[in-house]
Order: sequence, then structure tokens, then C-alpha cells
Amino acid sequence: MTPDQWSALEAVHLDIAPIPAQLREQASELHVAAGMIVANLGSRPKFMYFIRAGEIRLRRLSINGAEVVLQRGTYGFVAEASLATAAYHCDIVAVEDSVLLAFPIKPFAELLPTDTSFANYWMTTLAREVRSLRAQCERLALRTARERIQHYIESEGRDGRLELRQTRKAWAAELGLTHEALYRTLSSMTAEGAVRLETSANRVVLLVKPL
Amino acid sequence: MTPDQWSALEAVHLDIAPIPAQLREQASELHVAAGMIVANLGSRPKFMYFIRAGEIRLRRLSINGAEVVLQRGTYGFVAEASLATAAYHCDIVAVEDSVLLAFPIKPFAELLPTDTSFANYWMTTLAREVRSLRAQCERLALRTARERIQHYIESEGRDGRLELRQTRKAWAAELGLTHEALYRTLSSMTAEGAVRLETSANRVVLLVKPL
DNA sequence: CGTACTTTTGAATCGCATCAAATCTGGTGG
DNA sequence: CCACCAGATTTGATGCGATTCAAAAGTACG
Repeated sequence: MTPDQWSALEAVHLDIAPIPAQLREQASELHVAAGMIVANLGSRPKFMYFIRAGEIRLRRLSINGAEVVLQRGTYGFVAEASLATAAYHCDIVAVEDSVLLAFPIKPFAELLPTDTSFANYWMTTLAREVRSLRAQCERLALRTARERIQHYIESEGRDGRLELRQTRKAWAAELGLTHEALYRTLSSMTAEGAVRLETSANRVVLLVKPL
Repeated sequence: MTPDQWSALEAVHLDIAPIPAQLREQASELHVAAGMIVANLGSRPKFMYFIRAGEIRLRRLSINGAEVVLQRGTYGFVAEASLATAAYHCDIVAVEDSVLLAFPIKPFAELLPTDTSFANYWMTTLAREVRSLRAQCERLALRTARERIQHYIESEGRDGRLELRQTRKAWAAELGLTHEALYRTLSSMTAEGAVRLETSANRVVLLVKPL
């Protein structure tokens, strides 16, 4: 990859700049069409994938043929555990046209124990992921749309202020709700004065009003 | 080795044996009564906690005083990200009488970059946690009790066989369901022949029958 | 200016939560 | 060994909230 392409990435929240240049140079950009299988269950991991665009899923087919989704990702690393495994325990599938960065896994794994700052980056990345996933789990365990919204604002926002980086429809999916349910709940919360919505520069901002 | 054999190896229970003896010797066992606050929001992390028994929560109070739970744990490490942060962004509370292992965080953080095998252990632990949390998120996003149960069996069981290590009531909570809903769904699934339950040696075993 | 998408509202339905209460169970102490 | 207790398991009735299906209005973008 060229330096130009890399600096564009550095602006994004999940930063891959700390990855050793040596690895970044070996990474190749992969364009995958919707429906394509990136890697198969049982095969030995050859690459560590980083999703830049699109949507990737890790899935497994159950005994009776039903699809079981183990992970869904639109940005960031997928299947981090494949570093330490001899074989994938699920398929990696693109459900949309996607752009992936494929880091050859062997040098990746070999450099981690050697390069201290790289290891630090990797541990920090994983720990952050764990934290955000745990919060997401707690949120999804909440019963009502209102509770999930409030939880999201509290855990992802700051000082009762939350800037959405996505459409409300996409947010609904993240909250485990239908978009109708989210729209309805947001409008009733607004009516009650529990939150206020601002739309500035195509960004929706949610403000929580303390009672 | 076949993929099956590998996942059997990976399913090893969370073990703290690989932690350097030097750190384990410095760790102290902490008995905390239900309701006690282990660490406060804003304070500098002094220990890395490992839950051996009881239940610990990471929580934050929202602007209007509502409790927001960011993590709930009954076994394993809590707040792994505190390794790299100067201050907790939430309270750590025991909601039951609990037993914790407190590793002084400074030597913990200092040894990680030095000790390669320790770093490997830590990265593997985190990656495994990420994987299991992602599966849990996908599961909780499913709408019906039946789908969550099937997802659990597929992702946590092996070959359509799942041994529960907990009561069904506790399992219901993990699935984000009331125990009534779980009992009812299990019995109707049994009636339809979708699963079969065996109780041997106080362990409930769930068997999925392929259609 | 048309197209694809998001946002919004409506009505009917379904599944789970909730409250209640009756067993069943493992483990305890007498 | 038995009585007893706390907890898990089971079943019932009711209501709420989200899903689902449907359709209209708004919005971004080429």
C-alpha cells in the first residue's frame, strides 16, 4: 500500500498506524463481492483481516442447516483469535461488497512477541474491544427500547451528549431493535423531554436532559 | 489435527496458572461483602482483579441517577482495559459476597512487555474473551427465546451436544430471558423433538436432534 | 428531477415479562 | 433417618412492548 492510502486511514477512530510498517507493506487490499466466502471453516488462517468497508460475518451452519452468526463486523479486525488457532471454526463471509486489508498472519504472529510496542498496541486494541463488547452485551440484555437508548447514551456518550456517527436506522440495528421501534421511542422520549435531538451538518446529536 | 480436536483444546477453562509466579505471589485474596465498592470511578487502578466467586459489576450512575451496568462478571478478569488507563471510568461493585484475586497492577503492566509467554497468555485470553462476547452479542440480538437457545447450543456446544455448567435459571439470565420463558420454551422444544434433556450427576445435558 | 434510502406513522399480532402460586430438589441440622 | 428450608423448577393468567406488515413523506445525491 502507498503512504497516501495509509495516512487517510489514520484519521479514523480505530488506528492501524501503530502496526509495524513491515507488516503494513505486506498487507494487501482485498475487494470482496457480496456473498463471497473469504475463508472456510476448518482451513488454516492465512491472513488477519481488517474490515475497511462493507460487512463481514463469521458464521457457522448448524446441524439442521440454520445459519448461526458468531460475529458481524463493519469496521476493524475480525477473528482476532485466529492468531492462535490452527483452523477457523467458522466461515468468514462478506454479506456486502467489502474492502478488507489482509495481513499475512505468519509475520503478524511472529512479530507480536518481538515488537513490544506492537504487542502493546494489540493488547490495548483487544482490551478496548472487550470493554465495548461487554457494554454492548449489558445493553442488549435490557428489555425495553428506552432502557437500551439510555444505556447507549450513558456508556457511549459524554456528559449526557452523544453524537451519532451513523443513521438512526443503523443505530436501531446496533441496539437490537427494529428501526420503527427506535423512531417511536425516540419521539416519545423527546415529547416527554427526556432527550433532545439536534441535527447539524448531517449529524444527529442526542442530548439527555437531567430530571 | 482436525478442527474438532483443536477447538476441544481451546475450550480449556480460564486458567491463571500461566501468570508468572512472581505476580501470583504478590496477588492477595480479597473477600468482599455484597454491596461493597471495590474501586471508585475516577481513581487510579491499583489492582487487576480476577473474580473467583461471587458477582462483580462495573457500573456508572447516569445523570438522572439511574444505574448503568457496563459489565457483570462471575468468573475471570474484570476491567482488563484498566491496565492502560490512568483512571477508572466506572465503579467496581460486588453485588454478592465475592472472592477476588488482586494483582498489583504496576508489576503486572511492567512484566507484560518483558515476558513473552505472559504477553502471549494475555493476548490469547483477551482474544478468546472477544470471541465469546461477540457470539453473546449476536445471540442477544436474536428476537425469540428459541433462536437464542439454538444459537447457544450451536456456538457453545459441540456436535449438537451441550453440557450446562449452571442451573437453567442462571442460563436464562445469560440468555437475556426470564427463567419462565426459558423453561417454557425448553419444554415446547422438547415436546416437538427439537432437543432432548438429560440430567446426569446433577448436570443438565442438552441434545439437539437434527431435523 | 428521479431514484434509493431514511424517516415517520398506523394497525394488528405475537412473544415475552410479569405476577402468582404450586411442586420439586438438594442440602441442612436435629 | 427425617423434617425442614432455600432455591430451582413448573404451570397459569394477563398485559405490555416490540415486531411485523404497510404505506406515506422526507432527504441525499447523481
